Amino acid sequence: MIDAENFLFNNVQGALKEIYSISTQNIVFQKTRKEFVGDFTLVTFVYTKDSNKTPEQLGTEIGDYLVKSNSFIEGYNVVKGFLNISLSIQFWINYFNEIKQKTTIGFKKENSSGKMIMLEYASPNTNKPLHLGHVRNNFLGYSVAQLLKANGHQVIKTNLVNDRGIHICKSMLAWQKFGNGETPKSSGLKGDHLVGKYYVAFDKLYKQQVEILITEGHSKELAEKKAPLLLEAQEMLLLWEAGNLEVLELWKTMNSWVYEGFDITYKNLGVDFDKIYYESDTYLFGKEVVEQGLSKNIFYKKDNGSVAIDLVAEGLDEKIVLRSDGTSVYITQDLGTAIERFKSYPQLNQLIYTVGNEQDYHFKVLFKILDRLGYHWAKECYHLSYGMVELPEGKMKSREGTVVDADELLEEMYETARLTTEELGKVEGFTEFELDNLYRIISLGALKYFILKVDPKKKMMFDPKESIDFNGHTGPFIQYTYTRIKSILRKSENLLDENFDSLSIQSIEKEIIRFIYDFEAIIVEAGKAYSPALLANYIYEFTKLYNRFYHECPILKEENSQIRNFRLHLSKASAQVLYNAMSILGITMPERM
RNA sequence: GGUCCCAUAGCUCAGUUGGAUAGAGCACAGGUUUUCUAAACCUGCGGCCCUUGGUUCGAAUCCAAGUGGGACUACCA
Repeated sequence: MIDAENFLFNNVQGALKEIYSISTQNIVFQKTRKEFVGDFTLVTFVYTKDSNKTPEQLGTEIGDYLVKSNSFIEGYNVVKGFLNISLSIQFWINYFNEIKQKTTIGFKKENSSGKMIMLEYASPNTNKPLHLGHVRNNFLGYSVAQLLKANGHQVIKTNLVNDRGIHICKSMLAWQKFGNGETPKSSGLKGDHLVGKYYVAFDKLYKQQVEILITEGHSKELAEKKAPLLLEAQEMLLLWEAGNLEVLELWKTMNSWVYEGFDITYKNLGVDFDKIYYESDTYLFGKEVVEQGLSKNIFYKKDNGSVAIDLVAEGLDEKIVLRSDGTSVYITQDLGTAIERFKSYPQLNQLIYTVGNEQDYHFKVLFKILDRLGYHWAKECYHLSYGMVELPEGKMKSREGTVVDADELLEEMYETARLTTEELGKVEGFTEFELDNLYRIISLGALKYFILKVDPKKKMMFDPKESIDFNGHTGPFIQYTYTRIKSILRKSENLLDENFDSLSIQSIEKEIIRFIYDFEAIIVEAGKAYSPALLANYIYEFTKLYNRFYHECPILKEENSQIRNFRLHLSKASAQVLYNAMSILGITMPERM
């Protein structure tokens, strides 16, 4: 594979040695900015001290040397401390000849890195339907998994379902009290929504009870703890833990409703998992770990019987790992599950948790404790932390009903895609089935791109009223560009597989080849940063560039057959890049739209 | 109180080991179709990169302090 940076590195290294007797590995190229002529830029300020030359002199002398030393280096120009180097058209054409038929462009070979990574995402509670926050989590998790696969890693996607605990007992209790035996079938409600309805019902009554207690003179804190409904829910949780059959039966039934609902939502979101863990199976994990840590004096017992670890030296606080009654806290089971995972997958190299940044502290503590316990893989645990999705009114709050429901959102997006498509009227001859498929692809593409183009680490704003645009910096824009290429390819005859030597091409065509060349490096970079956003922004720039080409240069209408064939190949390769890149974002491409 | 994150155009966002005159989309004003899909292309408008200091050839980017916003700091999950 042709590697321009490596090629230039060797040449510049030679130049520095020969002209100035400087031996250095510190040679970095950046892409020449588009307002200047050139392909790669070397910053020469770096070498002024060792050479006693001005940046301009350095630029000129190195440039001269390079042009003489290798025919692929065609020219250069110097602007202040910047040496802009142009490679010959032939260099780029050689590259293009090599990759133009590759369908796997940008991707490393499957499992070629030898690295196995477990990536956890989604991990919902089972007491309510998914909302926009989960949507970001799911898109991000799925996309990062794709990204890691593209980098040659083996990825196991997991989902740790929070199927037990006080939250689901709340829904169960409310259903017992007010449900009258309602089921998804009897009500026509999607299972997760039905269960969520009773979670809301619980909260409503609970708040009323708290209010009453407060007017009776109790403090707010006490009232929140002593409301009868909450006490009942806690009792139910104890019954669950004791294995009470009736409670377990209800628990199983209501969870099964939720799973039926979630499965539909996951399918509509286009995400999936290789392995699903249930908290009811794992929540007791970690207790022996605490015993071990206690015997090694990593943990200590407090006067009241609880077990803790002191992390003050690391800038963290004391953390309880076992309650005084001997029961686990959340982090106890997290310790247990992490250890269990590395046990059951001995080849595992890395464990990634896709969880919102409100839990930054939790994961710092978790990884630190694993490290203290002596697990060498603790440093391979990574918290893929992402920012909250905010609405114009502020943060979403489940219990206050200020959430954007995932299913409703998808439906609205679908509707918008349908209306927009009908308005444009380009879908004659589509079957009902094809139309439905198209609306899904476009609406989901719009939503995924909208969310994934933002740096995961940053919080993002989502305004449901200004429903997502299909123009400009959007998923459909990229999909549209793809369909235009496919349309041309359909109309063209079979592509002649020829190599393009010494063909004279336009500068925009060379720019496109250059962008394709960058694709592989972007995947590596985005993978290292766990950031689909880097890729999303690359695709957008690439798409804009291709659209300019499409507008400026005739393809099918080009009369010179060799140029026509070249442009067809260039378009085909561009489509492949768009397709591959979007597939990493989890976005499907339509053939027509 | 302590810890962490964020602040770039009217709005939403890029700007990645410090590099050239800080970029897009939306919105707004205008233009492009007898030519491969106008969900496109082109032009214009729009900036104290929160403030102040520091580091150096060079800072939106690194450091410090301040201001404003957010999160975390449970024997919750």
